[in-house]
Amino acid sequence: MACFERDGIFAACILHLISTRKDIVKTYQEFKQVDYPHIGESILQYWKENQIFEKSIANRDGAETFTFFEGPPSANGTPGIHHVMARTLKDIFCRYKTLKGFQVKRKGGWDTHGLPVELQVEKELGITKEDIGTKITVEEYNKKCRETVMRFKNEWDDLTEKIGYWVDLDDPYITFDSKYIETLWYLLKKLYDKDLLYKGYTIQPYSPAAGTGLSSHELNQPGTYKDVKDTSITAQFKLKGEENTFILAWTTTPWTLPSNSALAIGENLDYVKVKTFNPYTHEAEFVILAKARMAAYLNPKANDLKVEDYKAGDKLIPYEIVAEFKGKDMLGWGYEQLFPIDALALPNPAFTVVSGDYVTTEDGTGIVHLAKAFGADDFRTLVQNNVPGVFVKDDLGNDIPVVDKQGKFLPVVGEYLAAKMKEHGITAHKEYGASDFYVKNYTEDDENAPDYKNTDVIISIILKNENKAFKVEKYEHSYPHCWRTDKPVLYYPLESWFIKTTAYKDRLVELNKTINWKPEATGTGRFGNWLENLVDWNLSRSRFWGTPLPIWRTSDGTEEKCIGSIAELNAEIEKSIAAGYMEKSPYEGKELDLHRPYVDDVVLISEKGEKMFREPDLIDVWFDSGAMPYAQWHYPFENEEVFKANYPADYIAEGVDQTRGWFFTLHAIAGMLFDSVAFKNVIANGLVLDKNGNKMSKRLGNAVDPFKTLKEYGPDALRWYMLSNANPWDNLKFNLDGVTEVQRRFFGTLQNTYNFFALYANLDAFVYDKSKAVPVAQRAELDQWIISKLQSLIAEVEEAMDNYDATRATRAIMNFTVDQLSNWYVRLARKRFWRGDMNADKQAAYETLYECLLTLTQLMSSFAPFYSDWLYNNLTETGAEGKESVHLTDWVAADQALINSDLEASMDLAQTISSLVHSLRKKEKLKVRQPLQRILIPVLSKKVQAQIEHVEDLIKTEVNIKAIEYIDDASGILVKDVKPNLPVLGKKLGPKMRFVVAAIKSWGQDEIAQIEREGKFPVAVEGETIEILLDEVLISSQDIPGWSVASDAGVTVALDVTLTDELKQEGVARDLVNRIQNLRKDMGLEVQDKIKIQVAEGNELVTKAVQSFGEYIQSETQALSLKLSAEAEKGTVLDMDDFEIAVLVEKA
RNA sequence: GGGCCUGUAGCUCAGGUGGUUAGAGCGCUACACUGAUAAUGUAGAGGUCCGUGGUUCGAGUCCACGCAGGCCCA
Repeated sequence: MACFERDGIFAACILHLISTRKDIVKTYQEFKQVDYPHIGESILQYWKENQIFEKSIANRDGAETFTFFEGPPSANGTPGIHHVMARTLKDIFCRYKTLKGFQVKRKGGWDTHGLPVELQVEKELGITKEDIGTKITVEEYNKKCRETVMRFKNEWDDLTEKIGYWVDLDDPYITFDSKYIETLWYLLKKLYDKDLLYKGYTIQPYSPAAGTGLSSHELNQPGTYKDVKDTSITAQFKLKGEENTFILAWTTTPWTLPSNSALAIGENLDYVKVKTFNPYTHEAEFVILAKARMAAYLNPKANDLKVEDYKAGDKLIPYEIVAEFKGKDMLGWGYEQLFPIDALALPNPAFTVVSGDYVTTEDGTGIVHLAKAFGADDFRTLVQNNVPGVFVKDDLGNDIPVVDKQGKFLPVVGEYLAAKMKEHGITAHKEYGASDFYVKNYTEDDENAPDYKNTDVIISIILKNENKAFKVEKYEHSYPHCWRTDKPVLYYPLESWFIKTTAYKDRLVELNKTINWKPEATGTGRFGNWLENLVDWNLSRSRFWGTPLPIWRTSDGTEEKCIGSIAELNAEIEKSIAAGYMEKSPYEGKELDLHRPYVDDVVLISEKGEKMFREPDLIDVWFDSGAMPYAQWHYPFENEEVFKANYPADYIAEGVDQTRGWFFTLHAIAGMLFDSVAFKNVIANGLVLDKNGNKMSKRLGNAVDPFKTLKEYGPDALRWYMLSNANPWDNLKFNLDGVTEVQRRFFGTLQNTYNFFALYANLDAFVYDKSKAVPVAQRAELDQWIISKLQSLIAEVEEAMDNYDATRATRAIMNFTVDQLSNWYVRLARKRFWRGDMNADKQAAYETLYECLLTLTQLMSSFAPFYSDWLYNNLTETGAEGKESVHLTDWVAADQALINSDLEASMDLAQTISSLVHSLRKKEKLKVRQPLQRILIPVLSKKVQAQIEHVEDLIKTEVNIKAIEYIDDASGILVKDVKPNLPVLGKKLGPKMRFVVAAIKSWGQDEIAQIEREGKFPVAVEGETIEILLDEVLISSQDIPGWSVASDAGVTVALDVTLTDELKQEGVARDLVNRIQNLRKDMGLEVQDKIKIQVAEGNELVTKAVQSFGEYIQSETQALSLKLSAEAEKGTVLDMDDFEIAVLVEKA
């Protein structure tokens, strides 16, 4: 069978191998090249066939649960590469916790409601919102939405599987499901019963011409914003308690001035009080405005003029600053109502100065006029400061603004304005009555009339006459218009349903402090600040496809009922039918569907016997997803036990853009209704950008296709790259070169290491058997060292993963594999594998390498689930202990007893020393093949010497030297160097540091000897003597006079470069071995093939080398014979760098 | 405009509590090794630690103010 060939690509055979593993020849499979994507596919198939995922959960029945919540994606678009990031991050901790013994149930889910789907459907059907209910029925429309929203479910499932994200895709929760909605209604009713669901106002864009509110999406239609010229007024608000002193505030909507109830300043902005004159009335006065805005209101040319010299009518108006202060000094100042209409009078703290974080000095006066009814900022600021707004009562006693829904002032203002027109003799194109003052929605007839004056202009004239306007001018700005009527939009209070989150603000803040956020700043900063500035959650959406608000109301709004379950709905319907308000249930003979339009057909009967109609709103889709902990189990109607065992979540992860979305709604619902957090640990991952740091977009064509990437690189390298490159909460500049690098550097190295193991293990017929393994304590130092390193690695990975730090874990694994295992352990241990017959040392080497590899498969299995399982299967198929999958194994904790830090320190020294000798050899142009007699190492303590002696053999082999000699103080040739130990000295000396440092640096050998002898050394600083103690300086060996030395990390090495004849001969012998090995390879010989060698006579050096080192040459080259002979001239002429020699090699 | 994040070598990133000459990998250059060989080792070049002030004997690290990029919210 092709699988058993040495060379070739084998991934294709894996499936077969695994399925027949019990019957195959006992051997470790060898692979020259690895097809990572194919490994992904075949292992995926293996998991499916053997139900590994299901087993990983079933195996943990009865174990402690680890709960994960899936934030539901929407399947109306295709998944992108950033979803690979998000889903990988979700997956790894669930896999890790499974290994650690937890049962981790993971239910998939789909977010199905909301605007994106609706817009997509509108686009596809070529309709607008207005057409729904006319050109197309709501029923048909919602049917289309339902189809569209799951359109790409298959692509999503496909990606989820291919990247190895283990989640239950067969039984997901779906937010449009009636059962799901029933739980939402249950939760809403709970809120309602706790008085946390109320109807209030929110300031929204409103088209008076169309009589309808506009969504932000409608406002973002092209052409909505137009440049228009409006009358702008800088009004004078008279400060209470001070004569002739006015706060200046600028507005482009003068019609909102009668509704003014506060002024906003920027706390850190600079303000001035200026003595000057009103340009219209010429009255002397003081005005207050931002210092940075003076030039816009006070002509700098008048700077030199004296205030006293001003005469009414002068063109240049002089001014003089009389006081300066910060915005925060103005907080709480009171002023008189601009339009003193009795019906609009307000109690304190109305008409005061408050703080607004949006106030700038870019335009206006640096002071912003606030009208609660007509601006979202205004509304929010006034609510936060408890300042009442200007409203009047309607017939039912509700507060309504002074502008009606046609965009016209109510008579209460109209009368006042009409009277003022008469008083000031203002004439216009027509006589204005109390009900004639439109504020935006002017009729065309009026606008085209000569001498037309609109309300803004009339207000301006009145204010000018009454010394209440400092500046009036036409101002061109961009203003939104209704896309349907082309008329300007008003910001206007519209009714909405709210969840009173503010009532639970303190508790939500408290609970948040118990959540482990990664990164922390997202929890304390972004999320924490958001909670601190919480406003009530606006739940209403005026759309069609979504969860209906389960509230029915009488027409006059005096009675209402909130429905909390399907059973309750049906019971109420029965009552209504009995009362004759409905003929029959809309659900009679039909499948239950709680969506519109069916639910709208339900008319209920109130306590008093009135008809009640459903409030037409849908709820915010974020409520849908925030309720998933309960609704995914149809709690409390079903699965109460499952819910309780899986709440709250131990872990969730989503993009940082979800902070105010899912993270918040989960937190709010849990805190308000269950007095609990919804999740204990959370990772908020960053964005995936293109390699240049730009946002990926399909339109720009820089989006990376996840399927294509998976096909090319396989899932493991992709996952590994995303986790190890940077912390997941930083933005990732996604670069395929990075994936290649991970594949080559980490997976390639690991694969090479495995191949090395497999090659020799098969030759030696080695099979790992734990019960017969050589005890670690009896293995070679090198083995003990790598086992020690391995235990440290396990501990580090465990600690990192327990702390939700995948980047640290992956990097640690990578460094161990590449630097320690491959580049040091295997390199130094190689000869043990290829020499001689099986013995205890050789077996220990195999066992050590095997144990490292096997442990690695488990450590990396969370991150690279496919490759690790593949490798695990390759390693374990010959042994009895292998489980079906690495994902079904139990975590093997680090064995502290095997950690040997002394040995690790020794090995660090060996690595440093070897590196130094290499560098010296290079400097002296002495290649490693040339043996050298000795190196000298100065040692400052017996301990260091002992540590090096421990690894002497390794060093000698690695750098090809015969001996290591140590030089200590007694040798008398050591030159030492001294440096101040800055962290220690700094604490003791403070400012005197620099004198002492200078003194220490000037020390010679005598001073160093003295402090070593006496443990202290006096230094004179500014007449004072300071004792420097031995542990306040760092002493190192610096040099050995007359030798070629190199130093690093406190270690110094000197190389003896003397070449004796014997060394030269040995060098030649090794050169010969090298050349003959190359010949063997050229001849295409297998490793185990034997040869016969003949070497030409005549070169004295070669002759001596063959005589002295013949045995060595023979054993290295698998030669049965080696002789000097003239025959050799028929063979190959070898280039020995300095000379040439002919050699004849034949297969034996 | 506000909140939060990021800025260190050509690229991707490390750099507890301030402390000696700021590191790694990749890439580049040169050399070496050669029974892991499409592997490996060594060395070299490469830095205004975003900027400006400040605190300190000493700042990549702490503080302030900026600049650039990003996310969310207005």
